[in-house]
Amino acid sequence: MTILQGDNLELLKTIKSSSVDLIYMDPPFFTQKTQKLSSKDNITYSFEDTWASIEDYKCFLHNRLIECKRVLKDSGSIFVHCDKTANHHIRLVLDDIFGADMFQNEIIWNYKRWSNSKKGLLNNHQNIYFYSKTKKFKFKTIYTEYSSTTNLDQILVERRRDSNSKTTYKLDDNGDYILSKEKIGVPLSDVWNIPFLNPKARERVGYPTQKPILLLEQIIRIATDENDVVLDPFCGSGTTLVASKILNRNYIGIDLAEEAISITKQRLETIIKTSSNLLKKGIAAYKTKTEEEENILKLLNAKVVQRNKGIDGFLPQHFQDKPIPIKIQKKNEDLNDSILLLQNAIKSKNLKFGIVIKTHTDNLLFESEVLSKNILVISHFELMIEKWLNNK
Amino acid sequence: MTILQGDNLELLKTIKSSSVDLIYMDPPFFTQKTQKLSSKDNITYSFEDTWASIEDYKCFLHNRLIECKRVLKDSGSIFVHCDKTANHHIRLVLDDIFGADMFQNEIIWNYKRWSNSKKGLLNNHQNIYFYSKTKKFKFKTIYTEYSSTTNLDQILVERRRDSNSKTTYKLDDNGDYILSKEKIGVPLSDVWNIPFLNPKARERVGYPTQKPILLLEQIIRIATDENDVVLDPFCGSGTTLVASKILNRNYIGIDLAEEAISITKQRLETIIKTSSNLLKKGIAAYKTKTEEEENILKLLNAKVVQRNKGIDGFLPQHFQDKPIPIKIQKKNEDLNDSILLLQNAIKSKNLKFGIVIKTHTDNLLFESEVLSKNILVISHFELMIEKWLNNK
DNA sequence: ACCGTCCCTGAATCATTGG
DNA sequence: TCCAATGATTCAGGGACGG
Repeated sequence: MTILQGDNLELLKTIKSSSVDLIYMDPPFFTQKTQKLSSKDNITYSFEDTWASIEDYKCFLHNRLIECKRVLKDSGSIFVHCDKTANHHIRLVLDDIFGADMFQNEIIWNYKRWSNSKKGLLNNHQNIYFYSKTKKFKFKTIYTEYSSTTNLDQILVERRRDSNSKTTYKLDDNGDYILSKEKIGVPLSDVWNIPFLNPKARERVGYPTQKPILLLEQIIRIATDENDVVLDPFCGSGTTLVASKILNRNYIGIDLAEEAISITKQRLETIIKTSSNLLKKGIAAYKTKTEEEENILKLLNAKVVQRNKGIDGFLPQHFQDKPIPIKIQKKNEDLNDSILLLQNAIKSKNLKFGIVIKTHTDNLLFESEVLSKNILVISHFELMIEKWLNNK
Repeated sequence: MTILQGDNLELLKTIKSSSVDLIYMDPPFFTQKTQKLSSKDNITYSFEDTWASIEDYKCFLHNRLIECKRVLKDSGSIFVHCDKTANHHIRLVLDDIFGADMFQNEIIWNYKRWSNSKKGLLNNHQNIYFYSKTKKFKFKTIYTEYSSTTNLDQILVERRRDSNSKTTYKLDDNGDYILSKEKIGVPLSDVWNIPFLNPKARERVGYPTQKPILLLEQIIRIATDENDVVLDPFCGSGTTLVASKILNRNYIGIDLAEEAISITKQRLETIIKTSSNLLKKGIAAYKTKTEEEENILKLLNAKVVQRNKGIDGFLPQHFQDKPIPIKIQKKNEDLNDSILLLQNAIKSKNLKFGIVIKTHTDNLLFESEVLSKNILVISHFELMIEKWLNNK
């Protein structure tokens, strides 16, 4: 919502105390080099990351972090991104300001990247330190899939330990197993495998040290709710703000460089995301097709059609020399609407048959009335299961 | 070759200067707790990890690291194992003694482990700091396999940069690609995925904080040649020495605790190294679902179950306090077989209902005979479409 | 009598090996 | 292939203690 240009120390002072839910901070890494990168348009952006001493650098951070703490709500938290060069010094400053007992996690961002053949191991990670302002910080656990080595069916049964801490299965009065409560998945780990931005990806706008949106999305998801306020005092090319916008959070961005501000504003206007295959998984959130619809089409091996009201995809094979269109019932559509939309599309495209996937029941009494011979209505698996279970 | 019991500060002083090639050090992590673990035979080994202050702890390390540096050869290096609790303090001490410019890598040991109910992210990594004594340290690059997303062209075809510094593939006079010399692989990354020593592993000797042999082997491989000298001043249950012995390196181990020394000696006599399926075949070998099956499970929002013949997944919600298993008909299975397998699983797990997804028609005449009230058979979309179209 | 803090115990967790 | 077992870490709850 707000993008400010200038020294973040001064500008942070203008922000109200206890007003921010999440700060993501990606300060210079103390590389002692000038960071630069040229974009496709041959415009070169750069910033200075050279310091008189590490003390100088720590002081620089210290002053800003004090303001950061002030503007955070009591339920707020801060994520500070650094790399191996100075992560230990940065963490000392954080311990100093937020307190060692407010340290929550060291997040390892792990990526694969080809790099020059230096002696030693390839540097394939960066560190993100997660501190909260108080013990009562906001945290939304993300649950992930179980490892494929886990025997989930085993875990389904309740167990207890006897006095020797031996495990036995719990049995009911009939001697049958007692099943455990619903499983929700494994809480997210502190090591995140997120691909480094492919240099060719469209997402890249030509600003040094740009971070992938997925990384920021994940941070925002675990630390905020919708409409919360996200602050990035070194916003650079604005990835944090873009991710905030995508996830419906409010945002404040600050950067010293005029170019940074203008890139950020541009990006926010036309949100671009890389379509790199590696990243696809997590970006379902703002594609035209919802993930659910995509799954249905994938299951049918269908060719996906974007931006068509009547047709979502086509079956892979023609039938009687005509393609067969698929229409998925949308959330706000009655089945009749869906069928009509498909019928219209069939007529205008001069097709023969079509398929509608019914995804929810609506209240119409005479659903079958509009059914026509050239359209097959198939219920989503979930609907069939629901119907069956309701009779049990 | 040598195992010494006593205070490592005193014992380090008895070791000749510039005589050691590699030091692996796994000091207490500053957890401020007593580390203990009771083994199968109810023998409990433990050590104290409580300190008056962080300064105390740093001083303790400082004194020992000074001796460590002295005993290292000029070509030698040190690997210091720690975790998130005090890694920043430890690195400061290391910077202080070895010099910040002798810092080579921060190794992240990443593992999966049983989870818990922590607020925040699961801690699934530990840090190992790699410093060398001089710039001329010994380093043997390990090459790993290319990741599956790597474009093979990049590996096999020679490239060059044209005048605009664009990369193009080199072509011979006939316009064919010139294949490059055999590539040897990707140099080892600084993030290591090595399984955590499982509670059930035979390799476990009942000593707390025991590290997997594999982890030590990797360190020893990159930093030493055969017959070099490896020193572990906090050798605990002796994993470092075992790995050294396996790899034909000479070793010196020191520990304060008498039990540690005796376990170590025992382990060195009969070396037990876990060689599980996971280590042999990799995690991918456990992922046995086809893409089609995964799509079906995803469409149902199901929890995936690997390694079970009768059950492929569970619906996300319980019904009447029982989970509902899903079985997908396999290529070579009749529908009856699938139903029977699921029925057996339902019986043995004391479940109520189940769902079978029929993926192909088989030639059985009386499919319906085995249908039972507690199982819902749903046809795959494709089957329904096929059937419908065949009547057209 | 009441509160907050500290410590101890108990329950819950799941990735993995072993039988 | 299937079934059984295990533990580092976490939180919750209860009891002890001191103010």
